[in-house]
Amino acid sequence: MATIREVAQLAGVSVATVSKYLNGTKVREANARAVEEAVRALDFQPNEIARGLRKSSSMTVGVLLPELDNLFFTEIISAVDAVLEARGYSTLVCVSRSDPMREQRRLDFLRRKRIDGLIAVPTTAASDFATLAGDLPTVFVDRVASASGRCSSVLSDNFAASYGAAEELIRAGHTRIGVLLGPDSNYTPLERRAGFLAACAFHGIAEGDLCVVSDEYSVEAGYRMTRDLLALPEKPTALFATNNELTIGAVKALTEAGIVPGEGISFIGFDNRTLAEVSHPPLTVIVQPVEEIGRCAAETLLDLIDGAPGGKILHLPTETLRGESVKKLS
Amino acid sequence: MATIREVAQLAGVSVATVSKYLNGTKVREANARAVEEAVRALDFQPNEIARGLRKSSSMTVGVLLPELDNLFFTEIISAVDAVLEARGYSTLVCVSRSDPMREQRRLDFLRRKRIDGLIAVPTTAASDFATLAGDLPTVFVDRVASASGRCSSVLSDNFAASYGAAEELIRAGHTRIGVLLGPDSNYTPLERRAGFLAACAFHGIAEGDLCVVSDEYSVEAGYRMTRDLLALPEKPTALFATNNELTIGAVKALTEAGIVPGEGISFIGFDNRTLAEVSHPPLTVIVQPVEEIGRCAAETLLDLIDGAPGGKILHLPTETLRGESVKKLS
DNA sequence: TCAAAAACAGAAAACGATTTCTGTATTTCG
DNA sequence: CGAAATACAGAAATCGTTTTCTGTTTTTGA
Repeated sequence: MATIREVAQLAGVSVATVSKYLNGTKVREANARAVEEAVRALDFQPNEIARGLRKSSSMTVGVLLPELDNLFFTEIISAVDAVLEARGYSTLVCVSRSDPMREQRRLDFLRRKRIDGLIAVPTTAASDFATLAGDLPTVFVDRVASASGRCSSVLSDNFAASYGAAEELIRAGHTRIGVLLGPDSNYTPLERRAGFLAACAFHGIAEGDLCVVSDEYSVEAGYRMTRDLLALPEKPTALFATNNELTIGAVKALTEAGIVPGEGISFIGFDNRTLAEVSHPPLTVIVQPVEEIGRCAAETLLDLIDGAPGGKILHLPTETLRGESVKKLS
Repeated sequence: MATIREVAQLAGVSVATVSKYLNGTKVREANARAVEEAVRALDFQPNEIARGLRKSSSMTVGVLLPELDNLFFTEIISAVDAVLEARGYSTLVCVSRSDPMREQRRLDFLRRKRIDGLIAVPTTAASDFATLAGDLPTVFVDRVASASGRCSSVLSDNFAASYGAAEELIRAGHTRIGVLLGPDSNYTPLERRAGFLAACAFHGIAEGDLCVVSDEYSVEAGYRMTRDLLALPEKPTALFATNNELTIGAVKALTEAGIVPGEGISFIGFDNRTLAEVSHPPLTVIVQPVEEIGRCAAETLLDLIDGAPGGKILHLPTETLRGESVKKLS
């Protein structure tokens, strides 16, 4: 592959001149032409590695997340990448598999690659992670960092989302409601629980009426919890699944039990647009603004890189797709 | 951030010694200890950019694909990344959005980044793409490259998959079968059509009995085609949707029409494990070995990078998840 | 014990760009 | 027209590593 030296030689000028022309500094018209031609003739592509070394900026941002086989994350990456790419950055994706040790190793890897910034969905508690990341501009997605050095957070307004879901069900007359939550060790399940309970409290629903259960975020857990709730002596009349996997698991358990969401029981799901639309009747689901989250995270990171102060926490509103799975209790 | 020079200074040795120790060349015990300590004290992380420049190898492979918000692709990336990471490579992901111009630009970008190899799901015809990629070791996924320079291909055995689906339906007594295909401009739909027709021909089913339709790979197209088929004067007794999106669309159209796959009509879908399991009765679907495809693509690429000859085409077998959506025609 | 062999340390030259700084050509303007 | 100002070219330093090559130290073996 051609180097700038060869281009200079062919064009009959110095490497400095080639570099300047290519980077927009004015050079003599004749030289410009000669360089242009040499570049074309040799199909010269500047070596970004050498460039990065000299400018001590890699024009690369790292994206560190638990897994790639999850649309929630990949749709976010997609939006992140679109924004960054437009600004000339590339995206280095790393997977932690929800393993703190691995996460640490991948983070070190990214630092060796001299990334200019980081977008992370940390497995480690976000504040600890912030210490690990050091002075690297960092945006947390779906997590909140208490530390405020050079980092900000972008996530859905989980509290409001759950609050809304609760009101939706309460308005339809439900009081005995089952809520499927993710692991207490994560940030979002706590918010989602809090929002739901707040709405119930506001509408004077006794906590004893609710069946709030939590487990890991997985289809199996959703399935299990739903079956357990259905086996209760006093079955809930409505169900709220607070995440994509839990929603799938719940729907599976319901269909298996011959209960149609929206007929035998009222149901509100989370995130899975497709399942909501395919179901019959269509499900009511709360969807997170994934694209917006990604875009916002990328823009916040660019600002951080440009020296803006950190500490921001952006809560983006969720959307409620109303299907017909919430029925009035008569 | 600390440099090797500072480490050398602190350890009281030369940079060469530090470099050697860090790269596994034997150094005097005392020096090893001193370097070790200095590295820890300074939290030294070797600058991979400088390293890459000197070794003229970026230890990076590019992954170029149409989109990121599609589990088929991202699950492949996930497997690719797992293999590459274990060998010290990083993965640079680029999105073409199925736009040839954009694809070209992203490819140039990757070359400037001096990637050591490329895994691509090209939008451009694979053979043209091979010319673009030049002598870059390349593995095509889900496409076949006719050119055989430094490139190979990895994909599902689409022909066999369709052949199997056809037999499944024929064995159940179906002859009037609707087949939903993707765009004729892609490679895989052609294979899937061919496999299906071959099985039908073998079992003496007249082509006139079949309703083979094709459109883009999208939920809407699947929905539309299914509705059209259902409106036919002589409705098909079985349906085969040959891709994830088409499967979703078809199921949506069917449920909306009040037809239960496996009762009112027989149905075989593609790829969407989740939908298959959640449905009631569960759907029969053909699933591609995504993880295997990814792993295989990565390993093939590593071989190519190590100098192995290209030109290989790997067809990996699909799996049939038998649900209860195929009923015997009495 | 001493020469030959082996082991290792370190100075310096890469890698391929950018950028500074100096010096020459060109332009400006009184 | 000539001096001052400006524009531009190019040599060389630089970024942070690895690697070669030379030279010194240590070990080996008779």
